[in-house]
Amino acid sequence: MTLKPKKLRVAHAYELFSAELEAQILDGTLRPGDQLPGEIDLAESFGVNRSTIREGIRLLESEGLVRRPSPRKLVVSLPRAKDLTSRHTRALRMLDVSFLELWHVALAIEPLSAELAARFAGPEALAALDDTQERLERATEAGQSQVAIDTEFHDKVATAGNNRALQLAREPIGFLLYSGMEVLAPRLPGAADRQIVAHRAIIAAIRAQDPDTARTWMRRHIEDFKRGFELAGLPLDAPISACRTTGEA
Amino acid sequence: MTLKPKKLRVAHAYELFSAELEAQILDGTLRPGDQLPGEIDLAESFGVNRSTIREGIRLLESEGLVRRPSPRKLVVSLPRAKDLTSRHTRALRMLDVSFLELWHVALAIEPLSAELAARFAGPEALAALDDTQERLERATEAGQSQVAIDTEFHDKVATAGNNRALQLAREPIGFLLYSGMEVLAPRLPGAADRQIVAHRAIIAAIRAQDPDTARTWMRRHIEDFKRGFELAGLPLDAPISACRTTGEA
DNA sequence: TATTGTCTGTTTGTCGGACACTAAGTCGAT
DNA sequence: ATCGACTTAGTGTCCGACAAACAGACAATA
Repeated sequence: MTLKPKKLRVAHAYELFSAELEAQILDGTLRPGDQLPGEIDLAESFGVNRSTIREGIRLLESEGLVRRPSPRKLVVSLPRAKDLTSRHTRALRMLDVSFLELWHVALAIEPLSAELAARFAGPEALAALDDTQERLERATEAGQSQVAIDTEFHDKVATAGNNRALQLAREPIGFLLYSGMEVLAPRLPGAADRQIVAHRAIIAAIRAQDPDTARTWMRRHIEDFKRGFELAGLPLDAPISACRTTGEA
Repeated sequence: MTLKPKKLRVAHAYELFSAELEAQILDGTLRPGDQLPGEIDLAESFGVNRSTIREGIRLLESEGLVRRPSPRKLVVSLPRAKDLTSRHTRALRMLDVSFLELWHVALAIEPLSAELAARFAGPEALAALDDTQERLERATEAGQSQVAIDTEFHDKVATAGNNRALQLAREPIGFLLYSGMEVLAPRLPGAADRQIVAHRAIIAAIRAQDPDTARTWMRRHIEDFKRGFELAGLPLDAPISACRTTGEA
């Protein structure tokens, strides 16, 4: 008979502790907002040393399942979008994902984002978009970098659509893809203006609650981005991180 | 003047350590595969206690930046897709994301996945798809649950497209969405057969390197899924996790 | 009375040291 | 050279300790 190699991991105490706590959070025994006992109490009730508890807490903390609002309080919490997406972004960068890979996904997802925004955006979301747009135009006039504001615009559009699955999925892709503006803008003078026109049209369509127009403009906007990259002679297949010389905050 | 509230976090030693190591990994000073010194050496070279180093290692480990291939070795590594997506999945579930939210994203992304598969799939990917399909049909005949295999099929299609950004973005959505089959199948007897037909057509289009057909079939397949949900009288707006009564492995 | 300063017990972050267990390398025997 | 027992080193866990910071109570001041 063939013996299938089963890699068995020894369960360490700190992993058991964090797994147990995670299970209790997932099945609802512990709810977001609940406060956990102090480390000494935890150590006692789980029958392990405080150091062990601490290592377990580090895991849960890193997964966003618990958080310290103040140094003395340890509460159960929902993972924050930013924690998830920043990890995701880092992974994509480390994997040397290419412009084209990101662009393909963006072309599929950003038009949906605009469409949903046109269907579901409330007044606050619209105001946020206006604000972003105004800052984008001012920054462009002043010759400042638009990358951060551009990224923010697309994030805000996604937020306006009220679809959290979409927001989580697109954030890292948008962040990395639009960071390509950093290298594109100096090489293609017209790009910034085209960007402003597109954003204006998208906001107008969202305000008019016109999903089709919003979707179409967003699609063109994304297609245009690739065209700009090609015109500027930038490589579509190269890792996106290779295009960037400056780090972000 | 208004005083903008700036929340200042005290930097803890274990965070500083993990941040420092992370920075060295990101800027290439440490490369995936590199082996790190032992905890005692690390503690010495960073001028902190071993316990502090351990807590920092827990963070990095949890983020997938370092790994222990054997209990004695600590190596720098690329974050694994599974770590990222499982977190993502858990977050979506905890957020009580609705069927409709997931479905919207799937409708945008799965056709792209099929299209890319038709353009870039190699022979191994096709073989993997065939294998999955065979197991799906056998499981259906035997009356077993198709959920896991259905999810696997869509994953394999995405894998075949060779786009890692796409794979990372869609995995959690697919996992949660297709888990809806669990409740759908018993209520809609024809669903399983329609699924098999669609999967067959998608595989055929991928094999024929016909992106348009692949995309169209996938689109229909996803649209069909929602129709099934409606026919079965299942709520589209309810949290997806509420539909599931059984836990998965 | 409301604000500010002081005090006190508690908890975290960090430290140093300790030990069992085991993976890895060393060395000798066949 | 291959196999085995032996030695070594490193992780996982525990213990005990302490400074710093916090939360809350309390007193002082306007």
